[in-house]
Amino acid sequence: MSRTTLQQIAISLDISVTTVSKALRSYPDVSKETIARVKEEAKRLNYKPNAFAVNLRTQESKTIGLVIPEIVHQFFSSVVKGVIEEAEKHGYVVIILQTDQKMQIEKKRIEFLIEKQVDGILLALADETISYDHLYEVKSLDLPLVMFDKIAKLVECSKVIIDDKKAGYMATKHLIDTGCKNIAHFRGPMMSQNSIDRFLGYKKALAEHNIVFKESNVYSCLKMSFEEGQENGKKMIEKNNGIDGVFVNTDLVAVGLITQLKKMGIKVPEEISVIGFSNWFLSSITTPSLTTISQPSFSMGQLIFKLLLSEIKNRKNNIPVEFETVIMPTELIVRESTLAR
Amino acid sequence: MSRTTLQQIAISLDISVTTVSKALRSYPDVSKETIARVKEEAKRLNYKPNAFAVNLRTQESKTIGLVIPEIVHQFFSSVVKGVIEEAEKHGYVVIILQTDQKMQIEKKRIEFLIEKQVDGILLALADETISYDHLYEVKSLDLPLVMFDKIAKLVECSKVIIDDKKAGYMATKHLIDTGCKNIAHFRGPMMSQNSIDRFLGYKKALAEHNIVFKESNVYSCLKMSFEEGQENGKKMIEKNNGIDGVFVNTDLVAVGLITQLKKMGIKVPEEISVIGFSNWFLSSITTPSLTTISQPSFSMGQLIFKLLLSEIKNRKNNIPVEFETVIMPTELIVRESTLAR
DNA sequence: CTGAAAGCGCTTACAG
DNA sequence: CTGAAAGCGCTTACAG
Repeated sequence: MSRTTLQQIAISLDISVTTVSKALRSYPDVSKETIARVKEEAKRLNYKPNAFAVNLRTQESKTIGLVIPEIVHQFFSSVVKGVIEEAEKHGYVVIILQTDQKMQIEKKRIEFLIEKQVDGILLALADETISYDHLYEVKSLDLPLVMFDKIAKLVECSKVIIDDKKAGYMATKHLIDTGCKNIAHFRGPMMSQNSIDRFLGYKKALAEHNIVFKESNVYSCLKMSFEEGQENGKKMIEKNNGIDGVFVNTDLVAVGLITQLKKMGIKVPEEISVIGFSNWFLSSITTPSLTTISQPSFSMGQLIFKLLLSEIKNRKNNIPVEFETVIMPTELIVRESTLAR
Repeated sequence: MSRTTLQQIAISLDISVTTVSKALRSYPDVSKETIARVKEEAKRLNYKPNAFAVNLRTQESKTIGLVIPEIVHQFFSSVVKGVIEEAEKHGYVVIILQTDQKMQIEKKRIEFLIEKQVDGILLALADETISYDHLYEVKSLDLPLVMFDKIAKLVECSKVIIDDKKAGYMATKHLIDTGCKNIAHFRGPMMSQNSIDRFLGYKKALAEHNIVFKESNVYSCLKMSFEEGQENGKKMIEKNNGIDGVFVNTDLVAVGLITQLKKMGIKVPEEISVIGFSNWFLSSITTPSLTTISQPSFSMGQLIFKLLLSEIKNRKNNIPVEFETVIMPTELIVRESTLAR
């Protein structure tokens, strides 16, 4: 059973392919009667336009690319969901590709999307990406690009991010406000801009409250794993330097830390308060539940698609494109792991 | 800057488009010298084939559709990862669509993929799907289809599943083997075949060990949420009928149950053993960590793509297609929430 | 209001 | 070994 074509409808109705094509899209210069006849026949023959032919003719694919470091991660899978849902509404298809945080793979993925002739690209940079040639290529092809979460400040395009520094500040300030005097920070990888900014927020909050920053109170979590939370928690306690609050770069590590503290007989939040980051689902179901900073993900997915779509449309209509940078709000979610003392 | 076409290369080298086309794909009937010249020129001009034209000509899209109930779910996002990685290796693109467990949405998504002319479809059925017209349409179009996780037994196609009944049996038997005498079951939705099969496995294990099945020991979790684990746990304890082990349909609910039991002062596993299902990431980091049944997800994603690809290729080469049903292994993961008594 | 013709960029059967 | 021609299925500028 092969697909119905415009030609078949034309023959069956004894009119031209041109008229059929126009009638199906309700062109005003086709008579109402013809439109009705054509549509009926199309329905009867279960006509579906050949997408390839349409693409070739219109030079549009109605497809966009979404490049992320890793899909099996609640933040990204939720962004993906937001993008897909929004794209569906507008008849767009989304190609999802992963980079595993590697620059070389990111370059390959971008090349691939260019070859596939997507109408635009959504990108969260890999941590290890340090040169932007592939992004300049995208720009030189006049291909709309929107970056999110991990962005390259130097590349001119629309961007959607959160203010990590402010959020890190907010988290640390919450510890200070609830009476912590000696606050540690479990930070993420050195290369990650998000980690750097959260760390800067931490330092800023300390400085503003006249608490001396000590390098020895900062612990690095390169993989941001549960185990690193445990290991660094152990190290921290063994130093025995009176920590009473910890701001952790991400929830998973925070849960590892709490597990370790419980194991060592230290009470959370009575002896040590812990605040995480991201508001992963798991943070609401641990014991104690985790105070954290929530960051938008689903709505970020929706927003980046909308920005990309408007850029696609503007370009098509030769309206000058203006790039914008949107900073989405983060929120303090107070749960059981921090306590006013 | 517009894209280079075959024609441009042909003009620049003063040979025909035909030869350029063949040379780029190293046809044996083109001279080595010409091949070299053409490839060099193509590189110099940064030639990339126009995917639409190729699609239109070859009637292949090198694109497949993947339809799942919900992406923000560890099992499915991990399947997605497996599919994408495998597809990338073979130059295929994956369109991911969600159904939210609704039959009507599933039908729409399948229609959409047919219109987009994907080369094949991977599908995990929505729980609420009860008629299969849309799948018969796929088959009538000779479009390769592979179902996984949630399948329709009546539809003829390749299938990849786990043996939920056997796995439910295994879980329950583990409780029996470790000394539980009075075992409850928290089951999933009535409509879900997976839930039904796990429940049947539970009953079978009881029967085989001469333990009387009691309807009153079965609790339904329609949404399979953390909260339902808590609520049903409360009900169960209030009944006060000496339950000493619970097989829970999925890990998240099991964690809810354990949280509730702890809250009520009941020790897990000393007083009540709990076993979950799926081996979600969170089950390894709770306190106590959760004994569970692991099911393949990443490797399931790889496998379903491979099956689909071989079907696509066989059809193309007119090799008769043989459907197969693969049952992937599940495994008992013993952790702290169950205990030999 | 209708339709003939050109063309999007490629691949392939065929002729030489 | 090379190339002219047809054609995949559509859309659009143009003529009538």
